[in-house]
Amino acid sequence: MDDIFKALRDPTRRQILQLLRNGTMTAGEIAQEFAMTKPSISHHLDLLRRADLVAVERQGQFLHYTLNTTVVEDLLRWVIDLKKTDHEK
Amino acid sequence: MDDIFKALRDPTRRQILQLLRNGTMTAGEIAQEFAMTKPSISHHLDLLRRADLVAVERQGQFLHYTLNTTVVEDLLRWVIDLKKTDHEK
DNA sequence: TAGATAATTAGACGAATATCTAAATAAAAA
DNA sequence: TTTTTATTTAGATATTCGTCTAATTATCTA
Repeated sequence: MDDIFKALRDPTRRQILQLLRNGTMTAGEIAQEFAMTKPSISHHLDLLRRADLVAVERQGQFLHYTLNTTVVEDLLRWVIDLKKTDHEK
Repeated sequence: MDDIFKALRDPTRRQILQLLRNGTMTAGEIAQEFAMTKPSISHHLDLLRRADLVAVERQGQFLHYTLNTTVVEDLLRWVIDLKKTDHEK
């Protein structure tokens, strides 16, 4: 859970996740959406990958990034759990 | 949203929120649960308050902290939204 | 009013973080 | 095989962050 919240701390990374809702994007396509260098975006993608929030697959020279909805659901459960008392659990 | 994720980045703060699921606690009661000085806990409570994740009310010498479920629901919506494509929105 | 209790604020310090430029790696194209 | 394109890795730097001790504020009680 810690890696997930670490990844979500940064606004750029949250925006990347939102971009990926509509499907896979290459690192370059993602970078194009931000006023930031490619190495910086690459670093953000690395943190998202470490948190398993995105999956990456190489296709030729391109690295395709995809949102990992399984982990989003883990997060969803964590938040829902926050609304439950211990008694309810 | 940024203040919320900033607040949730730290494991101690996430634990404080989980403690507060079962009801209001004073700063002292919260601090007792952690192997950390009171000023440190006070600082964490301040960040949670700034994110509006907790509400605070003074009763005499004591400051009572409560989980703000409204903001938890804002967070919940954010996460749910992450599973939707732009088309679905 | 003086002392005790609850909690915060102030200031310091080391560790973590976000960003950049320059260099390296991987694959495609010429 | 040389060059180009896509992307990451390395290293540097300024800023943010978590924690501590010491001092301060607020309230209660003797």
